[in-house]
Amino acid sequence: MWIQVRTMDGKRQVQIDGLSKLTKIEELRGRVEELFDDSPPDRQRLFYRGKQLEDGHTLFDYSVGLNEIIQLLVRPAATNQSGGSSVATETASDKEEPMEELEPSTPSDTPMTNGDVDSDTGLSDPSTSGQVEQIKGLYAVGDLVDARDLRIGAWFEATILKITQASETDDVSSDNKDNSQGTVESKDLAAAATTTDISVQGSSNSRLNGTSESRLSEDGEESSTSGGTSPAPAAQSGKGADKTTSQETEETNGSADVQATSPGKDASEDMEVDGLPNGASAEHVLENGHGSSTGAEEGLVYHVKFEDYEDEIAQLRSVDIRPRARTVVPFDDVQEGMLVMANYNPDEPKERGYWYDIEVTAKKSKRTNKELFGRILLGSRGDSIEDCRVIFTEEIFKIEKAGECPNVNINQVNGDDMDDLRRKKTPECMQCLDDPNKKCKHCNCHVCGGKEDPDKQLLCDECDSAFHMYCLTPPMEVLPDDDEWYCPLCRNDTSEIVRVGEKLKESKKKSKMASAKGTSTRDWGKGMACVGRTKVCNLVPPNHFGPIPGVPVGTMWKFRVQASEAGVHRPHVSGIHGRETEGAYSIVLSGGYEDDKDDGEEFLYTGSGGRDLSGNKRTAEQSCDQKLTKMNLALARNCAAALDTKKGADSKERWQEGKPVRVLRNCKGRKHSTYAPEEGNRYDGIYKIVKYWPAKGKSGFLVWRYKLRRDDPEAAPWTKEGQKTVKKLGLTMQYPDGYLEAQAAKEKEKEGGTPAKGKGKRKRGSDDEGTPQKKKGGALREVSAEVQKMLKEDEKNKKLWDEALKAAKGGDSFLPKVEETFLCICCQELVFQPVSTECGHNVCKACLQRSFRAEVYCCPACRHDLGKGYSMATNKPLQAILNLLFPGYSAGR
DNA sequence: CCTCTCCGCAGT
DNA sequence: ACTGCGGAGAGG
Repeated sequence: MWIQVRTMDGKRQVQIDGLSKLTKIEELRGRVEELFDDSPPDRQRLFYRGKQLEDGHTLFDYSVGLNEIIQLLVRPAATNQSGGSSVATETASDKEEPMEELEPSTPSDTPMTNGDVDSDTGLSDPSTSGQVEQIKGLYAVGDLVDARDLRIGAWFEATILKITQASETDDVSSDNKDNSQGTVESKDLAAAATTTDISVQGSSNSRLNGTSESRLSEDGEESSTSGGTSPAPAAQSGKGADKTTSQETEETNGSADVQATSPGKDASEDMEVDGLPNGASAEHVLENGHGSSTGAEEGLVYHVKFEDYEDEIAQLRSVDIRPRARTVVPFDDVQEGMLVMANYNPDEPKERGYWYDIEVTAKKSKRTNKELFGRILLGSRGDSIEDCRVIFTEEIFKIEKAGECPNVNINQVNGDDMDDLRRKKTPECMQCLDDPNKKCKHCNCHVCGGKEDPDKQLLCDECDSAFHMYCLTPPMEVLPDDDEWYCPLCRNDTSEIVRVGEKLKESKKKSKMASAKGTSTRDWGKGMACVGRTKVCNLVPPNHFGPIPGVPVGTMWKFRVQASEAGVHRPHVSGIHGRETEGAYSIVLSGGYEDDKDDGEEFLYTGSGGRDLSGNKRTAEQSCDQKLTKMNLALARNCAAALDTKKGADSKERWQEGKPVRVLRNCKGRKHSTYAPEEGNRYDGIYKIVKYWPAKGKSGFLVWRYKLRRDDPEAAPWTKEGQKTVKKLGLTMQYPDGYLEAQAAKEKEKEGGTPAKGKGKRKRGSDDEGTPQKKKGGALREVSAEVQKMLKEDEKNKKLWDEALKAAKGGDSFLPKVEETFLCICCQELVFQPVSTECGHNVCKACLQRSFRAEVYCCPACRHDLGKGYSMATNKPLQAILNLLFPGYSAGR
């Protein structure tokens, strides 16, 4: 086996050959030391998939596969050799650095982003933007209000943290990051907030399910000292320390690129506030507010904290704030034309949603249910949704007008009363609908379902499930010291290596394997028999009948696994690929059954089974009758004749109507067939099943035989014409990446460094190391006019398509480039039902939904905040293109 | 050179 | 959970 070792900066990459799966990490270090300057093993830090490789383990333990990349970081030589203390610092750095360095975007990677984010807050210089000490407006700091989330237009319960005077040039945005630093009020309130019950309800993301001061304290301090309350996924602006430096970056960076990289949401909201409000709600405030104060009001910026959102502070104008709703309007009192607040869910009108303003247009009252119809008003721009049906008619609220009712201040109420003041909202848990009396393993302890002792419920950092400390086996006595905690379920699957320096967690599957049981001393992993795939064919679904686009007849691969990667014949070992219910897609002729007759255009094939494979064998003598099931049945289904599992069937003159089978010939077939290739495996085209029947094999047991006949417009490789096309397309034996290099290194090793003059096992003397490798056949380099036209329709990805087209012109193949470009960062497959984000990334809708369900509302690729109410529209033009280029790739998703 | 032995991977 | 026309290394 060989792997690639690359320095962290990507400047140097070297292939290391001759490894096996059981190669120990310390052994690898030795090899690395030979190849990289000044890299003694004790200063090497090796990373693979976010894990630091530790001595004592094997490559297999870390699941390092063929030709995969391990990253190398060489620790600088210790400057002070004062024994004990230097050891201590080293271990400390070991603990923290690796994860930081492997963050997709480290602080040092993204100075631009940091600068932009900060400038987006609009308050470029906090000290001059006038903190309002005396309350001149309609609200005071600490007032409980309803505030509009500008992104979705609904009203949420919020608290005013701070009021500032907007300077003339200031834009008000509802950016999450309130960057104006350290005003007295905001600090006090932030502190107050974390100790009252209100904020706890909102902070479901903290480690503990309920009150969480003890464990939160570090984080809490961090965010309050930096004055910012950044959202949980911290990649963008992250740790408190970054914040202080970001000021500098902003200055040096200027604002040249703000437009291009700043989150689009903010831009649009700026506009919204700038272009003075003319919507219904604005009108409402203006008309009812005290004339004198509205003028002053306009200059005020309210910094509010939404109670439902964690750590999110919005800066709003007075039009988007009003006293907390408190008056329920009885359904009978509601009249047409009234403006009230009601609960509505635009996506699922039959479910509970958010609180919107609604202009009532009609009432319907039956004996059992009462309904309200009207227009939902979404905000100051005057957007609205017509003809909405409100079903929560018991909960219609009067819209409170500032100045006409007393404001409730946070300092006047205690925790218990707060609960009464809260409106019902969408249940957090759709399983139990937040019923406190119901046990729910979904939103509460995953073991017992109990909702008690929220402060003893640990949240898993992977799946977000909660676990009572005492429900764990074994019960946990004290809170874990780590920043992260994984529940038993996730720990098994995803983090076999829990922490640097910790023992590997035994994986169940691996521990069952023979090589791990210690009963065998056999080394393995040096060859291609058991390697995993390095790529998966996404061009067509696994159950695709017929040729694979871009793979011409005559294509050759050294190993079966490559044919699998190409999608031509997917199973590693099995000779037939098919499904019992559908038919067979491909077969390999490998000479395993000696009574198979091969005449090229026609051949006989034998089914599988009937062998005793006990003792972990892969082949054996025929020892019992074969049955027409599984792959044998699949192959029979390709035949254009009624299925007969007893006597077989014959398609006769209709043979061409059967389902196509891709046929590969393996060099091992040379024993009995002159049509088999000299080396490796060759794709010979499409065949059909003419007939199939049960027969007595040479062993005396019953086998199923199949007669196949070629039916492919492409010439067979053994014909003159076929050889011409092989030459024309420049089809040569394909080897796995790095294979030839590894072989050459092996030869060298054997001969002790002397140049290879012994003929050894040279096959076709001509092609050797001197000639550079020819470029692969370019069947997919050209992009048809039809496709090009479709590309134009995908406006959101114009830039990406331009790049892909450029690559195609530059000589690279188009399709692989497209595959790479539109790989979903979450599932690592071609994006399915793609959502094209405003930050220019493409993600599967399902993947994004999964992220939102985990309450992570940002772009998985760049962490750009999309907002809780982000509407995930499928990019239909893109979907159409991908469906065309990769027919049926979405099958089974 | 051949034959035997062995076991991970990917497919149903 | 079960299956299988791989491919390398050891032994003859």
